[in-house]
Amino acid sequence: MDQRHVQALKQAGMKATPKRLAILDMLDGESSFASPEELWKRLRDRFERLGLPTVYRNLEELAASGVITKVIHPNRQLYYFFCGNREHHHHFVCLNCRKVEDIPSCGIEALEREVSGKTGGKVLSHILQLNGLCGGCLEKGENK
Amino acid sequence: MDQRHVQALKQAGMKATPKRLAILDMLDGESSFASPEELWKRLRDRFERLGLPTVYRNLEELAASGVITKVIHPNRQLYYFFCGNREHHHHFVCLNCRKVEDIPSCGIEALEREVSGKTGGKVLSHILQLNGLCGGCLEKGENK
DNA sequence: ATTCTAAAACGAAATCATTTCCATTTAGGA
DNA sequence: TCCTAAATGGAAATGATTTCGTTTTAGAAT
Repeated sequence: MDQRHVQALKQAGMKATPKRLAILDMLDGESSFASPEELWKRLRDRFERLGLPTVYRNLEELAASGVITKVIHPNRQLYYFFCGNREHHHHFVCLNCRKVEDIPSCGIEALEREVSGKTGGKVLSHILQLNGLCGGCLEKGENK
Repeated sequence: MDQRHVQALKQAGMKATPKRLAILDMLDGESSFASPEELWKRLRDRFERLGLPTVYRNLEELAASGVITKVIHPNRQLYYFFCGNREHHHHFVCLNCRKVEDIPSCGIEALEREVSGKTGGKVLSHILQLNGLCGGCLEKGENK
């Protein structure tokens, strides 16, 4: 039982249930970037009973309280991952192994200036995600 | 019948059917940014019979051949819009009136350098969308 | 103008990710 | 140990999107 995760849940005002911790462990470990169904399939063996709605619910709650991060993939499915970085940043996702790297700067300030100069508008939110192949997968030639 | 649109369809190797043209007209006019269902509802009156699957199919085909552009909204629904700009660029979408502005630069080159320097990885694609309020809506105080 | 054929459209039904509902179980403070 | 709000199960609902087999149509060829 990873105390860091218990701690994170406490801070978020959520009970540290075994299933929640298992989900966090999964996201903080091997399955760093996964869809609700993928996580469910991988966790089913560990629990006699584990409903898919529970996984959805927990992922959504964890994302809402900022413990994990949610992204919308181009295929329109939801994916979640654990990310301890509390600063504003974005992510580079390896299309092969799904490893996620933080991208601290996003140059959004320049774009905001461009928008306000061009249309007088105001940027309230933005979506930025980089997809590609990480160094490891490039070396191995794994271009799945 | 807008000849520009007929032309665009021809170039894409698609037949210029009345329904397709109506969809394009809609996207190039009043409903510049709309979901499949919204377009369907607005076009139903003009045609005795118009199936929702037809709207979906056409939007997908038009997007595939680059005549229109598809984006995933934060609410996870699909939206499409007409965009004549053939250069690489991104979009600023007004959350109130849904007007779409092109953002020619996206600063992706700097981020690509960052990724390759940090992890040795390679960026293959990226998603960037700015959401906010356009100048007009800001003035009118329409912060729906 | 008529014929012909591949492309387009129909609409009902299927699909499939996600959510809801409500009865049951459980974490963790009292 | 008890208690209560929070968490979970599982079946069923939801709702966007797609599939299927059939019918219609655009537009090239005659």
